[in-house]
Amino acid sequence: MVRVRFAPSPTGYLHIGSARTFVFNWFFARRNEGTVILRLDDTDVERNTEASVQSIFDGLEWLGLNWDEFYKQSERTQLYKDAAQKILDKGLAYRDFTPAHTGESNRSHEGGPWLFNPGAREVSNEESDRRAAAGEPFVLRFKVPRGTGRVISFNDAVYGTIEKAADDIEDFALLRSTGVSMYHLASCADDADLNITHIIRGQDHVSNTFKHILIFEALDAPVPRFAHLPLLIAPDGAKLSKRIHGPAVSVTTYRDAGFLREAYINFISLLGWSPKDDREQMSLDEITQVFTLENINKSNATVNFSEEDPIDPKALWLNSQHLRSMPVEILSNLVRKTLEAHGLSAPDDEEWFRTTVDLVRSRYTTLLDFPIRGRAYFADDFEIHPDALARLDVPGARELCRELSVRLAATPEFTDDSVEAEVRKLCEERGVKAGVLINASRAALTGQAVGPSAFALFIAIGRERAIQRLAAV
RNA sequence: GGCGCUAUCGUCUAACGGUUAGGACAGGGCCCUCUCAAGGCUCAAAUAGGGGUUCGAUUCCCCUUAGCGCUACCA
Repeated sequence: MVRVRFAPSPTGYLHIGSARTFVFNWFFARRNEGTVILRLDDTDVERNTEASVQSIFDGLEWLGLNWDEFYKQSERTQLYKDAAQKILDKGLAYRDFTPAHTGESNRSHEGGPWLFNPGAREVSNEESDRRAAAGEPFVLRFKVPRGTGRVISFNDAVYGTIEKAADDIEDFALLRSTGVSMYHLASCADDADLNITHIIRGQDHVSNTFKHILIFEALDAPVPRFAHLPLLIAPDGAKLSKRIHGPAVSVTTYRDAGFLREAYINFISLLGWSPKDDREQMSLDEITQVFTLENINKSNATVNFSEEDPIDPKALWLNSQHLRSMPVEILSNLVRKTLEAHGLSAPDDEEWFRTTVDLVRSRYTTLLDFPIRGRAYFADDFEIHPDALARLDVPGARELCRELSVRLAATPEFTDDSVEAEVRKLCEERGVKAGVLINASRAALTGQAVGPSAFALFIAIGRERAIQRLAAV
């Protein structure tokens, strides 16, 4: 039975790296009919914010991938205290009474890494108990085995065997002097308690894994299988950060840019994973069917974005692919919501709406294109794009439009064939190329210089509106 | 500094030790065409460097270089 967890800490919004970790956990669990657990790792009271919790849920809600169980570490503190006590009782941890942040002077040897505070390991149990009872503050540290030649190793599902000498691991903290659990302890105690079978997380945790194995062993808990994901980095090669890279790393930026959730998930799935064939556009089901940990890459992946454009071009392309291939009923509902969010009322005629959405979608890339570039289909107040204006400014074009308006008004027949016949006939009479009128009428009807085939467009705009708009040039 | 991980076109990536090193995005060109997309065709673009092992290395090993991660009473 597969059980995985996604464990964000609420210290910022949901960013693309976290989202990908969640998505990979989800695909793996769904592929193996397992359980997805969402756990808020909120042990750092100082840095956690309610706004952050909200923004993480906002992001997850948009992704629309469900989870089966939910926990908050702040509500499980007793579990961590018990775990800490157990480790202390087994003699695998010790109280360190050294004041916090006393820096370099505590290095065990010159030039080397900090491993433990001098003398702290040697305090006798009796003295330790006495000082603790007297209320002296301490941090509880794991007593990493030293001088034993022990090498800790694990078989990562992505990276294969990774090893590290126990002698190179510092005596990491389990409990703060406030008694609150540190990340390592809380995370492992939870993973053990929740019977997590696979820990799928960012590669920035590989070095922590050795510590975690030590904790699982101390807790007499089975060590889960690990799969570390290559990191997502910025074009400048740096780790993605809110402070440096701004909103480009936030999931909601893509949502607000009019992305389809399927396209976004598709995009981040392809960052560090591939189906190993040449498929790019894939549905959630297709990815679920072929997703394996073994197909995850080892090297970091760059998310492409710039100051001017916070969206990766490939993500945009994938979005346009999904936009044109998804069922039109589903798309029109999304378009309806988008229109409403832009102050446009959704049309009552559902059939007309779907046909129109279907007509224009192949040249749009995001949902935002519907209320913006496609405004003229859904409202009567729209701007004429400068390029469209140029089409109308072609000598004679406006007069042709007005004449076409008169002729269309003179006959009740209004089909793409009848309109086309009328247009071609008029142009022939005047000895101008049909393109002149076609382009000008597209500009008059939609305010855009570009768009669908002109005659389909007449039908989409409708007889009355077409006559009015042509007359008004 | 120490420890760990990684290295194929600009980017995302494919290639049982044997391929003209493939696909996609972005870029150039052509076709189609009432415009723009889409679609089709096409051009340019990569195995970090050096040693091995092998009949033969993108692929296995070592070194160098570069990048990233960890090295907190953050997660």
